Amino acid sequence: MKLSFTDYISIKIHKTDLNLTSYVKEQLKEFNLAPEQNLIMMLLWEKDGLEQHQLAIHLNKDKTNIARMASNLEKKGFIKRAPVEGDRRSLRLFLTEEGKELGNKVIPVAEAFNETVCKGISKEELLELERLLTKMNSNVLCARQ
Amino acid sequence: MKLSFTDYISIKIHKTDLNLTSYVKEQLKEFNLAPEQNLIMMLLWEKDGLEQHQLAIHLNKDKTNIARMASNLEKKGFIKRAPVEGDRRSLRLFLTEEGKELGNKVIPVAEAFNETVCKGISKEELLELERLLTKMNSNVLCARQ
DNA sequence: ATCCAATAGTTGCTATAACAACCAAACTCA
DNA sequence: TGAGTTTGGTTGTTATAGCAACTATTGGAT
Repeated sequence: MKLSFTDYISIKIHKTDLNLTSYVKEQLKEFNLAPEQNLIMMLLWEKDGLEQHQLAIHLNKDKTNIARMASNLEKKGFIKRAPVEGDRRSLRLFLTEEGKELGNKVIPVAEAFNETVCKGISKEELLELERLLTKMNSNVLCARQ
Repeated sequence: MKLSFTDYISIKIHKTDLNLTSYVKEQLKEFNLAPEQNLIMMLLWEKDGLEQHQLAIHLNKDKTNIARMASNLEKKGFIKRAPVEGDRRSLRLFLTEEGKELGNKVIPVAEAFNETVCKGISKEELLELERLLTKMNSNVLCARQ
């Protein structure tokens, strides 16, 4: 077959992801929020009081990452962790007042970012892009059983 | 606007990238090669003797990462670093015999991986995907000036 | 009731990723 | 030619990312 470096679609996806993430990082810097920490906050702004393992599922991430990011967010004062009544293993994440206020400032920035990324791309094209990404994900999932 | 978490295209791209990278990592484990180390090797298998700063440009990565990954690849015995004649600042990366042999084993795995990812996706769809990713990249580039 | 498995979280380790600060070499230009 | 800038690389720090191994708790099965 002899593919060249530039032929691998996964490499293009990877580069795009790095590029977008780097821009997000820049945009969020003034809020003392890292990109992945922001993903946790986005979920909490939608639904407060999620448990760590629920976040791990939503974000497709290892529970160790969630634990450490949650710990960092707690240190920054944006969330509080509280044990779940009825299951002493679980921890629930709650927004602090500061965390709630942060949402009012960050969400508009996130939406503006999404606008920027999608500039000049139609709704149909966006759906097609999502469809292809989903297809690739399921292809890999399949191959791994 | 009120976007939901699942509406952000950047998050979908990010998740896809993580998923693909995680599969690559699994596939490369037996060769003692991490995914990003493999990208450097792929470039060297195409063109031996590249300099570190050239790799940084090809991979859109900070030079610090390249330096550390190159150092790791050297420790593993896959490459040797040699100063460039005529410019004592630069380092050139050369494949060792072991590194060259590794290519014969890894390249087929990489191509099979690409096949898996693109299964059921037509050439036209792939081109469209690339076009949209490129568009998003230039959108962000534009916004950052 | 008790053993066993599954679940939730943490700690330790390795590998990206980028920024800041730094050194040395090379270049520029007045 | 000599000062200031640019370039190539390294080290230190912070933030992901996932695996292995561990503790504690819960649930299940006999």
